[in-house]
Amino acid sequence: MDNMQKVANSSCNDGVLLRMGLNDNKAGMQGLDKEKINKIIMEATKGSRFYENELKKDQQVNQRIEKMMQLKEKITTQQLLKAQLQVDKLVIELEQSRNLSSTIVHIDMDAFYAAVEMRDNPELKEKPIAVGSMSMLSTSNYHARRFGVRAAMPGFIAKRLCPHLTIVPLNFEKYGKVSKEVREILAEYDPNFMPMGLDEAYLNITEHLEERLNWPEDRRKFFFNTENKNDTNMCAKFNKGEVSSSPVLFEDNTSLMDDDLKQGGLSVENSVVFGTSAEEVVKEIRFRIEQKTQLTASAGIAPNTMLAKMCSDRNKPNGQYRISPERQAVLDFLKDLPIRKVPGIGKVTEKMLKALGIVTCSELYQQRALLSLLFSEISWRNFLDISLGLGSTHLEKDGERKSMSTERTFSEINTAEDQYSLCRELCRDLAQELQKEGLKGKTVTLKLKNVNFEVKTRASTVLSSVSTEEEVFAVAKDLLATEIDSVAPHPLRIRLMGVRVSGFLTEEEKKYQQKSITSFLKSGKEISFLRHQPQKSNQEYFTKNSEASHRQSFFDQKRAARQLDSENLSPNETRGKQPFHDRKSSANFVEETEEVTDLQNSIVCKIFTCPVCFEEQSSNNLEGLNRHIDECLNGMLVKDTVEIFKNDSSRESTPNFLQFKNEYVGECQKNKTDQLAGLDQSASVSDSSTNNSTEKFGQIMSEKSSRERQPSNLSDIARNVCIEQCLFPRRTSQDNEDHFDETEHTEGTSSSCFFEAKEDRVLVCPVCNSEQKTTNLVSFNRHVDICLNKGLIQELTEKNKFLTKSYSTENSRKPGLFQRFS
DNA sequence: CGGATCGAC
DNA sequence: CTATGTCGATCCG
Repeated sequence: MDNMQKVANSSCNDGVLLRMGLNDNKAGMQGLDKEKINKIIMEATKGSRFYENELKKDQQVNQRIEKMMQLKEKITTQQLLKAQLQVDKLVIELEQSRNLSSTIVHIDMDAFYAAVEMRDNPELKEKPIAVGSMSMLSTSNYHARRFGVRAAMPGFIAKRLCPHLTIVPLNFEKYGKVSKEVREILAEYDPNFMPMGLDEAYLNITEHLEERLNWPEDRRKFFFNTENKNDTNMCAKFNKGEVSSSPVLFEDNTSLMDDDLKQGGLSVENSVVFGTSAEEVVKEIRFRIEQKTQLTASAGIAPNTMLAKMCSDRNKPNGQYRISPERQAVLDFLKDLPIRKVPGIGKVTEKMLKALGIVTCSELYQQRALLSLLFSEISWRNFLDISLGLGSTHLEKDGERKSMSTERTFSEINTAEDQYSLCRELCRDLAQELQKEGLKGKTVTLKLKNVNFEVKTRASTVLSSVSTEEEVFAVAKDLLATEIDSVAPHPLRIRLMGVRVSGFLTEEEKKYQQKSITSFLKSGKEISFLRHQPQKSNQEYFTKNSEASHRQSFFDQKRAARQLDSENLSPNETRGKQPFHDRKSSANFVEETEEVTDLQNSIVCKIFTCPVCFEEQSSNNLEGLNRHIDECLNGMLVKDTVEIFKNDSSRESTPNFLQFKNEYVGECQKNKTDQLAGLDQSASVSDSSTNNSTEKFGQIMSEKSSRERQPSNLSDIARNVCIEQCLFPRRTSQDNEDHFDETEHTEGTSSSCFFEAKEDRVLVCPVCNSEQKTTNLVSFNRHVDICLNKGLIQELTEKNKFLTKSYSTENSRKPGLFQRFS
């Protein structure tokens, strides 16, 4: 699906509006320019509750950024150097494990829903159309996009942008059918291909490519579909590259496939033969999709899924792109690529990174040390993977489902009565789905969005798994009651309600569950006896509701007004988007709920001795007790951890932490300054905030090196610089002020090219102070790392054996220890 | 564990 | 009038 937010413009401080519209607008064609689009969106938006909420969210993001920047200010040079050391060690490992041997393909149907609708209704061709409703659009065709009409935009705003816009209602049944047709083709190339929604899929064609080499030509030969209404001339024209058989998705009908086919496929009359390369395979796939469905697809070919996905975006629509399986090709592709194009980097992350002066993937790489100090381990490692172009090289089948939910948006509901019956309906729908898959979960989550678009979730975990309507509702109802009470005496004014069940039992969990303290306590028979709980204060609503029970259920009433929701899908794609069914009216509402309430109140109450702190704990239920025990356990851990950190930081501030002796520095720096002179200064568009720090960093470094004579620091920098050069030989902009720009361009592909030592040298280990003879910096770095780890483990052993154990059994790297300074 | 947030389709 | 629905992941308290 095309994604309107992808190109979201966050270059402005008040990006709230810009985010909602526009992007690449081709001049000259009919349509609107950026400015007009934003103006119209602004007018339609300004003052709305929705907009106010957007502003609020934006403020929150800004606060996050502010916090991050404060954290950044506190980072010392030493911390940064240390981080650099750690991160670069990881870089080497990652680089060594780089796997370019797989061929992954990402297939992405062009403007899928819109294309299907155009195919099936010729009147829509040539017109700007969008698929969805007045309140939300799923996608638009390329014609409509010129007016700024995009996916995830409400229809009424789209109409203002493009008054002639035709809005076609969603028809999932149809899309599902087409999707199935496409999947049939894909399965021939990779039986284990991974569909991502209706219009996208990943394939691993590595095996297919091997087999294909031995295929006879006629197995790679495909015929034009002459049955298509586009007449028999079509294939002739197609072969000449004159026309595309696809519906007109875009005016400048650039059917790349035609060109591709002319070059690649050997075409004879009404058939085409495809070659054996990856490109040819993908052309073949796209050709077959188009022949079968009259729809075009774009594709990306690369050594891993992340790259393949980004490739499919490159020549969209109706095009393909390949990154050849070479390290340098990968890095070239990434060099100037905006991070926003990377799957997983969204609006918020983009903005945060931008605050650090990071816009492209190469900048992401350059700032790796800083990022490792500002972000969680998971985040910065992900950033590192991205900037190195690493991703999954195989398609793992998606595991067990983790949750199931259903939610609905409606016009304001503010009476408790309606809210409860709505909640029950949601639970009923959800229970039905749960039972279809035979799932039971322990956690029920209620989601509410009030009329100001503020979203709240409230969850409750119960001891025994739930799956029936009554079981789920029993939990959800209490959560809802609490929320209603919390705003009393005002009514709860909501526009959305949702119910989710999670915490399913998997095989893994069952084992784990047995050992867990929860089940330990649960299994102890002697500790539980029943106790009755006072009724919730919202009970009156249930009795009141019985009067209304002769009426139709809430959604039965609303249903007529909302015909649009009546689509459904094949079970495979549905996942909760079930059609509405006729419901029994909730005649037995009261009895049901009371029954369940009783069930809920079978709760234990006793005094326990906490096995951790040995204090007596009186608790209404086991959950409370368990929570206490958990907190106790956590408390101990936290205390210990804090001590370790204290210790670590004291060691960290040891003077002369990094005392490397080597002349390598001089070389690198000289080259750097040389090159800096030749740099195009105009290219260095700079965020003042970011370069402040790098500038400062540079100052500190030069101060240190001149005053304290610590060439070691420089050597470190030099080393890092060398890595950068290797990865991104020609940096384009940013950070020129740091005076440590790239020097030479190294061609090699193996990671050993990072530090090509020219002669033996003796370096002093900054940890153990011993002299280390070394031929290259890699082995020296390894020594330093081992030293660091040794030291840490020793300290830990003294401090806390428990921690040390888990610590040393992990892999030898502990990046986490360095990144956080409490 | 619970709640909020992000990101993808 | 009129700003989705569903799911997984992550972070923080």
